[in-house]
Amino acid sequence: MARDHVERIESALQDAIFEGRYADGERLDETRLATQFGVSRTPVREALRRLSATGLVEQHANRGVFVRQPGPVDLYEMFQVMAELEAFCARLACSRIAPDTVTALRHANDACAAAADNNDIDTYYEANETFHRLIYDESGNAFLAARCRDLQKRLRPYRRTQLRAPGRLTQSLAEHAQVVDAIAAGQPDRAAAALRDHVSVQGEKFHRLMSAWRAVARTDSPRTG
Amino acid sequence: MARDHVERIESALQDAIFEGRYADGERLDETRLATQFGVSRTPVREALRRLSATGLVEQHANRGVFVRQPGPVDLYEMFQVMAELEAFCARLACSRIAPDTVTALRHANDACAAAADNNDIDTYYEANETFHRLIYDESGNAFLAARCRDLQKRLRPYRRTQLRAPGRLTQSLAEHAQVVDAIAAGQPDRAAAALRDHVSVQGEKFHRLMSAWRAVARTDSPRTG
DNA sequence: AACAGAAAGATTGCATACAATTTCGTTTGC
DNA sequence: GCAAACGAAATTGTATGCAATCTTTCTGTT
Repeated sequence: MARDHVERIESALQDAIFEGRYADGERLDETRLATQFGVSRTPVREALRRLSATGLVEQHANRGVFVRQPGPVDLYEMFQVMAELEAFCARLACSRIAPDTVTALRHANDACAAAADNNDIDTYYEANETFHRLIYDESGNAFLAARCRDLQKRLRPYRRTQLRAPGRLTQSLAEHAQVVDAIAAGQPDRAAAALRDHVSVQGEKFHRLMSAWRAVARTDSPRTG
Repeated sequence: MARDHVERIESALQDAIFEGRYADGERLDETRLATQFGVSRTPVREALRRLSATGLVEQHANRGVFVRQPGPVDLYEMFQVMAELEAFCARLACSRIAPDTVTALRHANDACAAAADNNDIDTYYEANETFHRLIYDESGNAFLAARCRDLQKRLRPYRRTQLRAPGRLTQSLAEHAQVVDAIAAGQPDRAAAALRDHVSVQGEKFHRLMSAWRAVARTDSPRTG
């Protein structure tokens, strides 16, 4: 029992929600979670308060907390904002361009390429996150970078499924290269546009995919609506 | 005991921090706050957990919570992001343009003008927030609008001092008109640029102002550093 | 038989009590 | 005289108990 109970519970619940182990609208029973984590209700409650502050769960007075899973529209909106924020990062990175930055970006993308060659989705996924975070940090705006990290984390599971689409890895890789080239050339407009498209495409493809899923689900079981 | 204690305490502490009633790095004593609010430590702790989730306070294990007041750099970064998000709102609003929207925007700006004529800063301030929120909502992206509201709330006290600068009200008003005209004309680039500049100017002016303050404070009392 | 009301069960919200950890002061040894 | 270690006071973290509120069910009346 080394680390803080609240922190551990919050992290566990957050992961569980992100991984879809709780359905939308499902109630999180304090007592059940307490016994489940082997602690009392107090740390569970504090963890739930934190989650409700970030919008992952909703808290109705004297009713309990309910998980709030984003629907297709929510995700589309989040990807749209993510695209714009990342584009801004790229733009800012251009005005701070340094040789080290460019080589670091190229190395990060090389790591992506290596994973793509092996068709290793998990490794590509890690390298991809590193690549994007590098751009966040190179924006020079810590607040912006933090917001990007938050959104990146929140969209993580949805982006992950995206990568399994055939040919997506190589296409993603090429888009990365476009971004790096634009930053290296010090062209903020081009860099921003390249990164915006790169992220937007994921959002739109995912949106289509999810709409299709829902259509199928609706056909299978009419009670889904 | 009408409303939720936690909610009330969180709101009160948030306002207190926003209004600068707590210095940066100041420790928030749970026991003291509990007696101060006339409750036990439990709801105070839950409120503090929520605040720590949003980054207003930092929580060190077994050490307590400490308020995190943004410095000049933090504020500059936040205004920069705010400008970009609002610009995106304006851009999106252009693609959803409706007659009702434009008239609503004009009315909101007319309210600003009325307040400016009377040199009534408080009223202008309210009308100004309404105007901006209208654009957030007209983006059609609820997630984006929510993020804008959050930032608007967080930057509220700093923006407020800004409005006292001589001639700022009329200038702000003119900038609003530029934004409305661009949206009415359906020109996303112009609308985005106009709103971005409108917000950026505030950030930069505030940054200069605050740097000056710090310089003065440094001269007055050398221990400030 | 159906609906309204009340009581019982369950669950959240808050208070208090206890345990663990940290911090500060004092003392002791070098 | 200084430093290190021990101890006490203070503070955070967790557990438990109780009150308030909501939900469900049962009963009585229409």
